[in-house]
Amino acid sequence: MENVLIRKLERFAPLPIEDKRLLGDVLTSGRMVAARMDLIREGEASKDVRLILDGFACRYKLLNNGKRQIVAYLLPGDFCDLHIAILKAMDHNIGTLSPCTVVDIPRGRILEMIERAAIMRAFWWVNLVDEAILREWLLNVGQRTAAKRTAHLLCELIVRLEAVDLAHGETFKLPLTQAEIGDTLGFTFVHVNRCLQQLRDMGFVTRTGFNIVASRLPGMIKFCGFDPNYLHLESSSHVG
Amino acid sequence: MENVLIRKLERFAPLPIEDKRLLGDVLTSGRMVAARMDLIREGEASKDVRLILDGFACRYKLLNNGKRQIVAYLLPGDFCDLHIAILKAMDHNIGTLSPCTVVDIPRGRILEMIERAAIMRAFWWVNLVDEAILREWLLNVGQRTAAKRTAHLLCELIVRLEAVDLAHGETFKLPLTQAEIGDTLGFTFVHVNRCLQQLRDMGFVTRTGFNIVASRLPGMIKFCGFDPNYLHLESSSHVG
DNA sequence: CGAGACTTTGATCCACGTCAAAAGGCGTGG
DNA sequence: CCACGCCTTTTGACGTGGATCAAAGTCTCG
Repeated sequence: MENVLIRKLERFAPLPIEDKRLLGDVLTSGRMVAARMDLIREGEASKDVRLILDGFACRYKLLNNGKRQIVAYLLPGDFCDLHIAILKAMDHNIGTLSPCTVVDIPRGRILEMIERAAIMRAFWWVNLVDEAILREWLLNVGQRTAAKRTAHLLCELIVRLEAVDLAHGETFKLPLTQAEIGDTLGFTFVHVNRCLQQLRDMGFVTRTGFNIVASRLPGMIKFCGFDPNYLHLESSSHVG
Repeated sequence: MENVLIRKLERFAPLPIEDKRLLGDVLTSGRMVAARMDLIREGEASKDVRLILDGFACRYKLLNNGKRQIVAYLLPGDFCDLHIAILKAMDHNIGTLSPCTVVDIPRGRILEMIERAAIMRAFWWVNLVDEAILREWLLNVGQRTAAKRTAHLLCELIVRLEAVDLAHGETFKLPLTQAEIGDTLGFTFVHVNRCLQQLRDMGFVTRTGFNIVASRLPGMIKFCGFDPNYLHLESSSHVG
């Protein structure tokens, strides 16, 4: 009955046992999706709500000149499109970055779940955290210089990956190409490359393939002014 | 009993009469706040939830070097910090741009209100729309060129101001300095000035003081690729 | 071993920032 | 009603961070 979703929601507040049963039933085994596939496209109004069980996905928006902005990363336990319980059409796309395992939850089950007050509040909390991350990203892209911007993203990912047991100490897997990091930060991949070099020269990170080692994490945190408060992960950061 | 909040929430779905009564009671006359004052600061955990009755406010975040990013505009009917019903501490600041009328709603009243399913869903919807706007802003700042970025912001503001009866046709008041527009778009005020000139030269907007006239709005919309879908204002864009 | 995708490096360009100063508003007080 | 001071806008000259273009190097996987 314990699963990645329940574990996530209970970071906000403990759930009644019947609610946990409901949430437990909903996560079937899921289906495999290859890397770099779209799960949902802008304008669609899917009947199901998708949830990432395993792997790395993202929300992104496109300009008609082909430029792309990644506006969120989705990690295991994250909903792709809970919105459609409320909003009719997607205003952005969702695509996998690494191979993913995805569950499709019928809209009916979602509507059942949000009948229960505790689940509704937990879903709302999920939403508020997503929004807080977006605000920080906007600050990052709008105001921080290149190297700090890159460092800040890495700091956030380390913390979020740790929260889902995908980072151990200073080592973790980040299945992103430099082009994808660029689409996140508003840079070209060439410039991402130079920023990562700079961070390496400062002794903060080394990257071999998709493996990242962030030695001197405290140094990098200080360098870019990272403050994890906006992730609202501490159980102290919510009220019953 | 009709007020700016009810009108806003009913853009999502009609509310039961008792819910409207509840929402009607909550908006007292409000207090005046001068322009450029902070309503709440990052880290605070206020007991009240604030709502803008009249005027123009914003959410913003600061870097320790003093750089500022405005991450949202708050118009009449918008909550400043509904979050604190769920999250303990503010992760950003809220400040007025023009003189504002603000109501303080005790947290208890908010908790009462979210007991009611229809109100809870409406609040959630408000939240989802805020998030959708943030995504579009991130795309704007991350990927659009200067003139288009500026034009896109103006298009959004026209639509949003129209929705609260603060724009009439192509004319409206925008109580923002060019420095504030710069803090929104990630530019210096000097560059905002040049962008506005460019838009004027293209015949899209003229600005005298805080008054803006957007003649040839369709042209500007086409120029910057503005698509209002992300604002989820159409009643067609939600499901019951 | 070869092909395609990703990374790295270098040279050059340009959008936007920085700095500085002039020119308008606009409210206040004389 | 004018004069002063402050804030905002406008303009110009110049500097620079990051984009662009191009080519070489590396990795991966069939």
